[in-house]
Amino acid sequence: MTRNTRPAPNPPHDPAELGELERELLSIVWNLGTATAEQSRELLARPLKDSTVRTVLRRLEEKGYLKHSVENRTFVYRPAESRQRVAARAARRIVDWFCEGSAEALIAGMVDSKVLTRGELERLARRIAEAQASQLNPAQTTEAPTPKEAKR
Amino acid sequence: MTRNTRPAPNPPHDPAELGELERELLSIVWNLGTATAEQSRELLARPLKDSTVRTVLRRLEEKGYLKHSVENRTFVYRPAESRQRVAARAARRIVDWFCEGSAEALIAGMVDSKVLTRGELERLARRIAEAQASQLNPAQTTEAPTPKEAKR
DNA sequence: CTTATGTGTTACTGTCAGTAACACTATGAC
DNA sequence: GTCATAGTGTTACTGACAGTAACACATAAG
Repeated sequence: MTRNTRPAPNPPHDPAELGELERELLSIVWNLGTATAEQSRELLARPLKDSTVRTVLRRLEEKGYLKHSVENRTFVYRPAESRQRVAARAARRIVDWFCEGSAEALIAGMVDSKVLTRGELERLARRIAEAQASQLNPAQTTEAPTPKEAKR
Repeated sequence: MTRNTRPAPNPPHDPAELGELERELLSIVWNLGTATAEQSRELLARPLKDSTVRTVLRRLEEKGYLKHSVENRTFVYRPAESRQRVAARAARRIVDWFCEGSAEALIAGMVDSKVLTRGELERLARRIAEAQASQLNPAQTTEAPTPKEAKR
């Protein structure tokens, strides 16, 4: 199989520093699971030149979010990291920046600010506790049931 | 009392877009509770000109993170928003960007990525549930017991 | 051979944080 | 009254980086 992926880079990039278009494209690839520049371009709200899209996809790869392989001389991009991992990395930064390292403080703040309801939090805690109990082996506790679907 | 605060601005600023120095200074003001430009400057790791510090503090005020009053012709800055609220806003962005709006997904991802342990999550859920039970009136559920202290 | 289709390379532009200089003002010391 | 000090207001340069794209090059297909 064509594993031509450009060398994945440096230290993990901070997701908070992604631009809007970068996020949009990343999201598209996450949704599709696999995408060419052209496919991605078609799913964008704004009409952009294909060279634009390709540039951004390349940058996303340089930053470590995507990898690509070549399928009949066409770049096929796919996520290098799951949404959740990226989200967790971003959350980690927030915790470091604004919560003095305490993830609990962040979540408490989310509850206070109604970003998260108590109910959701409890439900989540229960769900995770159960998952922990039923299988102490790493059969991933989560992952949304949404397998694939183009957003918008 | 001198309430000369410059008009608080526009739509809430995205904390993810704060620069490093901005974050450092904001953190200093949070830690001190109240701070002049000079005080802040002294607490910075790097030696910076006071005009630099003042510029950044002013920008932080423009962005809505700080407000100031004038005390004997000196600007005294103080937080316009608590750490937790800002953190929660930042988390909200992450949820919107990477978790399709589901805060639960974010937290689940944090647990999977070890940003947060199951134990912490449970402890937190219990603590919040208790707080909810004991007082349904808004006597703020959280807030770290750290009252005040200069960091580093 | 020519045409699509897709890649590689290069670059302009605007925005913004980091950084600071400089001019101005009022207050306290003499 | 003048002068120095401490603080503010204003303005600006710089580098980094995202958004955006043009253009040149290669190759499979007809």
